[in-house]
Amino acid sequence: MATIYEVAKVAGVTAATVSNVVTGKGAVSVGTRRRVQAAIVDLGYQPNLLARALATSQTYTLSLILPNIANPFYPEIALEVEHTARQRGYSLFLCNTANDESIGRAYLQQLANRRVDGMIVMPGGVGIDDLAAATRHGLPVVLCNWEERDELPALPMVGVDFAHAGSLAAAHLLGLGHRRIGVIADVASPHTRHTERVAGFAATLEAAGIAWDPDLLRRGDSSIASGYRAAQALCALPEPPTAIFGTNDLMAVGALEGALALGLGVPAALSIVGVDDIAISSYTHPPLTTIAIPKGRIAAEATSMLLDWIATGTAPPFEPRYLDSALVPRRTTAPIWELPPEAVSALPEVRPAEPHRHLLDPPPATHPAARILPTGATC
Amino acid sequence: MATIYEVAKVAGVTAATVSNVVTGKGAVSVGTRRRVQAAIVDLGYQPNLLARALATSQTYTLSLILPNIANPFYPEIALEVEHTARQRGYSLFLCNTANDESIGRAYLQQLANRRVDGMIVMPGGVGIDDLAAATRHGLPVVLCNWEERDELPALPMVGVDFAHAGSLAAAHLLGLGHRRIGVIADVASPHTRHTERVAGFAATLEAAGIAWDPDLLRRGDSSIASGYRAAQALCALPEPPTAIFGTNDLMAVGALEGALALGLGVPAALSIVGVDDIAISSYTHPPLTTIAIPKGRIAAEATSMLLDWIATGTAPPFEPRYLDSALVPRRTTAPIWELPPEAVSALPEVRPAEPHRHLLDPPPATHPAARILPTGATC
DNA sequence: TCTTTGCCCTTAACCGGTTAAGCAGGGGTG
DNA sequence: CACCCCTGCTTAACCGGTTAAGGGCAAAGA
Repeated sequence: MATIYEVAKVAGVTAATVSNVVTGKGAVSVGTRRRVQAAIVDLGYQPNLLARALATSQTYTLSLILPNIANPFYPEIALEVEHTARQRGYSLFLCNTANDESIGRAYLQQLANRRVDGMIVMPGGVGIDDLAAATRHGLPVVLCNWEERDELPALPMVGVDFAHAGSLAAAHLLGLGHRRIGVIADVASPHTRHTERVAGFAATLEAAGIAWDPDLLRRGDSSIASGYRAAQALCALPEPPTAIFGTNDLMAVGALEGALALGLGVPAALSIVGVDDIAISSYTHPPLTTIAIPKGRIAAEATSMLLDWIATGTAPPFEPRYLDSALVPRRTTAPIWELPPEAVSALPEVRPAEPHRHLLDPPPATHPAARILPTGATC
Repeated sequence: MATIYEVAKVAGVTAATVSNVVTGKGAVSVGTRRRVQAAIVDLGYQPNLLARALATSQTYTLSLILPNIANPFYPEIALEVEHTARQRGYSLFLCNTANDESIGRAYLQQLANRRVDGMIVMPGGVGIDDLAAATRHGLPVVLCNWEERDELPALPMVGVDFAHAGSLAAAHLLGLGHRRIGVIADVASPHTRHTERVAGFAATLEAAGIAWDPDLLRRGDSSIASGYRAAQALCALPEPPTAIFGTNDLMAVGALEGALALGLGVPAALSIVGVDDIAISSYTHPPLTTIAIPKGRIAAEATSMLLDWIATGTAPPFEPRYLDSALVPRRTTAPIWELPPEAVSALPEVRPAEPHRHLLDPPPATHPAARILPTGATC
């Protein structure tokens, strides 16, 4: 590997001049420039980026911290972060915390010591205090998809209004006439709590006059297996729900499998809604109705924001930047009047939920229709 | 950020002594060591890894080059590479080539300039010549899952014997009595050609006395959409196949969707086998029979091999290291005698394929049984 | 002809570590 | 008492770049 000094010697100049040619900064005469460039080509010189980074304290390096790249939600994020970073000349460290805060802490430390120019941090495995410590010296950090904004240090955030996402799920199920709805939520992990999704969901239910039964909330850990178990527990209840809201697609897919394993038809006997719209969800049977999170756009936006921060040196506004989530109606949800009548008869009446009508999936007309049943529909 | 010089001043020694304390190398008296350690704690000193790397020419940095992290085959690989690397103190650059050789070339160059200690390179987006150039100066590189060994530079390789994987698929379908088998293979991309899978598949067929009809080979690009189209084309043939071998799961899933969209029952009217065993495959309907690639073990093995190479300075043997692939029988394959008789009557006889019996999925008894049909079985 | 100006290049310090070599001084040995 | 060795620290060079300041020289102006 040729160094800048060897190039300088061959070109008959000093290293400083070569540096000026390479970086295009100082004034260099055309003749000298040509000789230097010839020497660079001859020797196959490539600047040592470590040395340059040490001198300039710019590494052109970013890091993406996430809990689990094998969780199908994240690869799409990683793809877009890498793509945006690469286009602007940055390389990307992939940091997988495995939901372990000690790993997250070690990474935060290590990345600071490696002098990354900035970080994208997703919840799960990164402690709030560690984040605050890492960020204290002004290192640019953009959060991505964090749900609990209250306790966070003042940092920019790009994501989705998860309360709204939960609300969309509730409105969809309400529109189909469901009133007794189970929820499988990841409220176990300390920093991936799906609290807003549940809150938005419950608020929409309550706005429709449905007193939400906390007994219908089951805890999951974002995995298929936990959704499977939770769904079977819900279905074994004396008064089982007619629909289940899983706060992510993996748990919703697990719920689907769990219900099918019990011999329950989906959506004939049970409707299921997830959140995320990961790839698997299109290929389950039936395909999963879900609230789509614009993963790629979130990632691109967060990365651009981070790179702009680095380039300009001025932090972006700290108000969260929300991109839209949207209902993707597929085939795991169906109107309640297609349920067997005996499953429906005991349900309370739904009050028309005016404030939430705009959330409804087309056609909105299904919502009023929900009050007309039961007409003794078949499955 | 405190430097080693500030620590030295506080402790009343020189930077060299601090370095000795931190790295644990030179001889330092207990008293001095204690004072230095106290100063380190006081100042919150952390070594600048760029400076250390520049001085030692060891970056403790690896890179993983792959075509597309959003393809569900890769995240599991990335997870394990990251995990193995992290456990041994290495950070990981994620490099996504998007199957674009110019991007691959730029990454190879950039990573060399960043002085990564080693690379794991997966096929797709990395040109053979570029790889040879990057590797000429002795940079440790371990290949992962490359299929065309012939043209490769002399480098260690960890993966699967894809010819054997193709053979497993063929043996499974033969054992179920299939004789007219379509193949959807990615032979389009310059460096992800699934040539060995097809070769192993065809060889096993021919060993069973089945002259393989090249008209039954359709080209895909490893995507679901291409599998969908190819399957529909195959099923529209005057003499459609009774089974399809997709050389990866995404195309097999696409084939499944394509067949179902045509109203063909799977496996009632068409059996389908894939390769990879990605997560989606368990959740299709019916779940996909496939040849499982031990992705995690391959990744861990490749990374360990790379790290050992780096640590010892001696390259591992260049013979490919193969881990076992295995048939995962699920529900997209069924015996041919369950097909409608008219679909079966025109098929040629299968010669018992002794040399391949060991490849068969249990029970091996199904293979001889294939000659007993047709018995007029129902679907 | 002398001074000024401006261009182009060099000098030298710096980024923050590592490391081989050198040296001071105490203790042991002959 | 002289010599040697060993321990423990310092010195100084080095890794490979960047960059502010300085200086030589030719052209322009007085």
